[in-house]
Amino acid sequence: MQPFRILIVDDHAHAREGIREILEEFEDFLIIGEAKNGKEAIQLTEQLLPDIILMDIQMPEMDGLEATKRIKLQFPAVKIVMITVSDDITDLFDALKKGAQGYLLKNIQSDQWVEHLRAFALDEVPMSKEIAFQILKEFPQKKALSKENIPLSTRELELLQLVAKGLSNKEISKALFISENTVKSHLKNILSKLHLDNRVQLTSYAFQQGLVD
Amino acid sequence: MQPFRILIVDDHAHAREGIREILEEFEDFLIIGEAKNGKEAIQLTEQLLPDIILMDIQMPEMDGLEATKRIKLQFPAVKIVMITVSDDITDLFDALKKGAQGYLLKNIQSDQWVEHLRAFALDEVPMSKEIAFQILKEFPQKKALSKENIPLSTRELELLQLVAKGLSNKEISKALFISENTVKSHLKNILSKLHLDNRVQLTSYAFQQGLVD
DNA sequence: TAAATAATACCCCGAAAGAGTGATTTTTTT
DNA sequence: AAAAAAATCACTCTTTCGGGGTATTATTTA
Repeated sequence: MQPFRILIVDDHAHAREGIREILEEFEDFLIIGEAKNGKEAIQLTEQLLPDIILMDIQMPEMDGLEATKRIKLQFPAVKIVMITVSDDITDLFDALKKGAQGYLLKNIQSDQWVEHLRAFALDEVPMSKEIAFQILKEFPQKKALSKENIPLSTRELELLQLVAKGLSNKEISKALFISENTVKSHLKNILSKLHLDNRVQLTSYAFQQGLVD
Repeated sequence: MQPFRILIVDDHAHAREGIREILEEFEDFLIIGEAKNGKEAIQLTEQLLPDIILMDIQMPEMDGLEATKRIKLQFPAVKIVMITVSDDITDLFDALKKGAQGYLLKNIQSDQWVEHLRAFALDEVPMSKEIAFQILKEFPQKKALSKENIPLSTRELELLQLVAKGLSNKEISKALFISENTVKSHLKNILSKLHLDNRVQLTSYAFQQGLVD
């Protein structure tokens, strides 16, 4: 049996990696490409003609909804599953209106996530609003996409404060009396845990989550 | 006549530069050093024994109030003038309590700024709460320290949005269909206008000012 | 019309950031 | 006591940032 050919579309490299890690454990899923915005998604879809596109909604340049609309116009056979951490269900209806077949939340546990995706791929389950609602109901808390929801340690939160103030790694190292290498280590762990790519995204995240000021 | 020997203490390089630019035009002021936090301020005070310290209040590592307290304990003769963009006068009282002789706002025009500083240096004016209030009254709007208050252009605001999302210069250039050099040019102008040092500080600024999300 | 501002672009350069790997020590949990 | 997690540090390598310039072309304002 042929594996399902998957295209991952997400602006966060770590998020893409998280999805890849999970799906690569299963033989019936094959990741054939990654895109980090709507434009790239359209390009790669033309080139690779995937069976399924896992598409993030929030993206720079061209968001997932717009990309979904355009892709479905050109390639109606491609199945598109929106992925998002949002628990705002208005996004869901927008996505379905634009032609997305499915809707998966990043916050559900990875094994269930894959199960749903497979069922969807096999057309066993017409991924409906009802199912999406059910998922929402079962997993109200936000959980990270990967293995488990790894919270930041106190030390990491301490570091985060200084990063968001715009201090350099060297300045942070002096402020906390540790080496610059250690600062870099911590920062790498933080970015990895939160599936972010750089300190600016971390700063935005911190403000949006109310972790600073 | 000997010039007044000045130590500038501010965590923003651009702010320090702004002060330096203004004061260097006058022969009776000599900038003998710059510090970017309270700790450095104490160190440099011990080494250089300035006549006057221009001290920012908000700083990482050790803020201006704490530094003022410690410096006045060790060197009561040093005159300390707090500088701030804050129009919150509670800071003012705190500063005076901690031993600061004066209080200047970054937002007043540079010529008046220098006049006040010189008068203060010559002990002609015992910089009092009343005078500070008067300054506050005359200049209620926030204005930048340098020549004038330069607002961001629409294009610059557009760029700011993408910076705060954590996009790299290259990614921004692709998103806006301009060269990476142009992105860098814009960013340099933005940081210079706002007296900030890097894109993380710009991101924090944007959130605090409600320019994003 | 002349002057100022905005938007575009290029160069050089050193510093900083971030990815990859690996490792040790302390603390906490099981 | 053993295992897991947290905190520390090092070393290399490549890319990105940010400061220093300078310059051209529109557009807007005086």
